[in-house]
Amino acid sequence: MSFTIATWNINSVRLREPIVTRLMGEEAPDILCLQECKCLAEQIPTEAFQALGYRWQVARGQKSYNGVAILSKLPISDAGGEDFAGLGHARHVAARLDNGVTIHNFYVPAGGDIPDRDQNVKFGQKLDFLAHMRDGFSKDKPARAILVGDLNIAPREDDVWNHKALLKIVSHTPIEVEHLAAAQDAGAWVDVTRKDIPDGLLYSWWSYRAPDWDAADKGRRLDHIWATPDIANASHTSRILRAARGWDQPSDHAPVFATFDL
DNA sequence: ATGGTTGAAAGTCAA
Repeated sequence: MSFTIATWNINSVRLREPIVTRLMGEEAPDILCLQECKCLAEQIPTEAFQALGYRWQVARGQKSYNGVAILSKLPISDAGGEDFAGLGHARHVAARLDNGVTIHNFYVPAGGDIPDRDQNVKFGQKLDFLAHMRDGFSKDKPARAILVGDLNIAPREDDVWNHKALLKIVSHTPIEVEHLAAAQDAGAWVDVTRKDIPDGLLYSWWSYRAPDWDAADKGRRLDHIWATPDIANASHTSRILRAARGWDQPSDHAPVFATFDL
């Protein structure tokens, strides 16, 4: 069995329905994981997605903020959603495929502007969320699992347009990178995107605030696909669909893809 | 050091 999975921070699934269906039509990933749906789960335009073959949906939502959904052409069952730092936010949901593979879809808190938990509660919540992920993976070692999502951290020097300039910018500070690495190590997660594309600059997000995002190209790789070691070597053909950042009324994130032969 | 844009939702908060 072979399937392609994609992850995309959609920044309002209702406003972005036209480009979600465009992605479904043009790229047709078997499984599409969305973050920042920004609505209740029952407000997701499920019928439009079902009409394109995405018959299964597992989601967690809340009014106005956050919200995660797994849309699938393959049968999936709800495998729960956890409130990792006790924030009461819809930032995680899991689903299980018939072959026993578990898919985790995460939206890690962005963390505000000041990278100091004493001055900025949201930064502390981001670190706490990552610490809870680490503790969860330590306690329950994941197996036959894929983790995707907007992790809101660009861990490598070549995951940002200017490493030195971003060392004090939330998303690329050393303490965030350390916390992300601890969560990754606790589950022995393999960074599938970087396994397939080991070298070179790689971005999945470009700010709305840059006047010409494409020419300026001040991007960051905030969106990730990980897999446990028992299935990581079944993955291939990772890519980031940069073109989607230029579609009409775009999200500020581009979708990230990987294919698994299992 | 600052401001720049977008979305939800109706004044701001979050990103």
